[in-house]
Amino acid sequence: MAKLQPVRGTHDLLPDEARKHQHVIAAFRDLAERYGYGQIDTPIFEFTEVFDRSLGETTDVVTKEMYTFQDRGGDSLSLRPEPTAGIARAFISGGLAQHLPLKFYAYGPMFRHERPQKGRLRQFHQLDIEVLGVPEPLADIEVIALGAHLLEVLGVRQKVTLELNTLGDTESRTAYRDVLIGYFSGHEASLSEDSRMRLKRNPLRILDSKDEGDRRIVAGAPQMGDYLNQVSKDFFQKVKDGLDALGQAYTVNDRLVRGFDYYTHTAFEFTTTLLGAQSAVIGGGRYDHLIEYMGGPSTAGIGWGCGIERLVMLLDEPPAPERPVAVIPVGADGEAEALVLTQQLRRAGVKTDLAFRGNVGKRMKQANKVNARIAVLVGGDELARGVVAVRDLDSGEQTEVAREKVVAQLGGN
RNA sequence: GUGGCUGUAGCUCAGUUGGUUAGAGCGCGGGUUUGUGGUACCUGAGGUCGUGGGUUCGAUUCCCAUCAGCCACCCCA
Repeated sequence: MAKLQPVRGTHDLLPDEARKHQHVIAAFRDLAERYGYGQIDTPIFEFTEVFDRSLGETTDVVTKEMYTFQDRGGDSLSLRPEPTAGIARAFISGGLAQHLPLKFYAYGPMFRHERPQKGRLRQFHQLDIEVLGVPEPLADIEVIALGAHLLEVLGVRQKVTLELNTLGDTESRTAYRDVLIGYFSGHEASLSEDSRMRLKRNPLRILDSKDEGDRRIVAGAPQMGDYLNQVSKDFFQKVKDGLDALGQAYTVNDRLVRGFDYYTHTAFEFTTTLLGAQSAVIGGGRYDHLIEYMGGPSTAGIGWGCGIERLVMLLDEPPAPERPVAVIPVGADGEAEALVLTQQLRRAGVKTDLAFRGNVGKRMKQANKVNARIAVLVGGDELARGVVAVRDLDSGEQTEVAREKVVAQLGGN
């Protein structure tokens, strides 16, 4: 530690930035509660196995992006790279299956050892929504609607588009996957190095390759739509119908895929073109086999995650903080009385600032700096007469108010 | 993890074709006004020119490494 600098890819949230984060979180909490979701808060670290099993041992996130360490007892633990695995684990270990259906919301820091870029940090924050035990498409629709609603409330809805796809059920998906492997294997020599790797690990991912050569091959690839069975088609149709009924616009993007086998049916992302390569603001999907895959009872699930930092970057200025009243002592006797008045105002619910030092001029400047709306000058001959000076800092208008009436008068504002 | 661009005061940036004391604006401190702010004027503080090493009589300037940010890939939130 040659220099006192933050660890790469981490960031201090100073008050201005923290305020934006809290603005997002407050909106999220409010909406989630309104939709009937309850907060769940799981630990930021788990046994490494929890993530290995849920995300798959061959995925990038698990193989090279996790912060994994041995604790003093010799257990392998990992900082959570995403929220769903921990919630699924809590569901299983807490025996929550008897309370289905469950609707959860969560938020907090996540950790991935990636190369940082704008909108991509090593410690970042996510909002998360999960619905467990609801195999019906109505849950998909609700969860997407909640995401759209959040974006709308935050005033960024127009900066983002909804992309939608289906991966089908296990049968459809397996069939398609086999066909795809067959097709791409026939073109293996022409595929990019990355995609040859994907062919082994995650063939669906080749579909959204950005490599030009890959794209030519992908253009001739079999379509997911042709391999969906009736159940899968019906499910997707119901999701689309529901979104249509809500007037929720979307684009079907058949390149939008998910990596793991437990994913089924709906996959969606709210994307933007304003954040460079980091286009996904909200990403989610249905994971009907995750809980089972992790060793729990077969339980349907759907949810999404949303990057707070990315959302904040799309945000216009959030509402300014409330402007305080500045109490300004005049003289030594004024200071004692100013302290008392300050606390009285605070107890009455008035945001109040009392500068710690300086003469009247200094503290008036300080009042300006904290953007006070009113200055109350306490002390001197006014105090002897039982009054204080109340000055409107915008208009410069100053009046005298009886000391015992100040709190009532300012409390009304 | 791969390739590339960048790194000078708290912030935004100028500058040094290698050579004595590195500049501006904003911000910050003090003052004009020891009982009245926001404007104006005066004034002050603040930089081992990201860090380490090399070349050189001499490096902030050239070279290498390293750290960090950014861009693309990758991955995704």
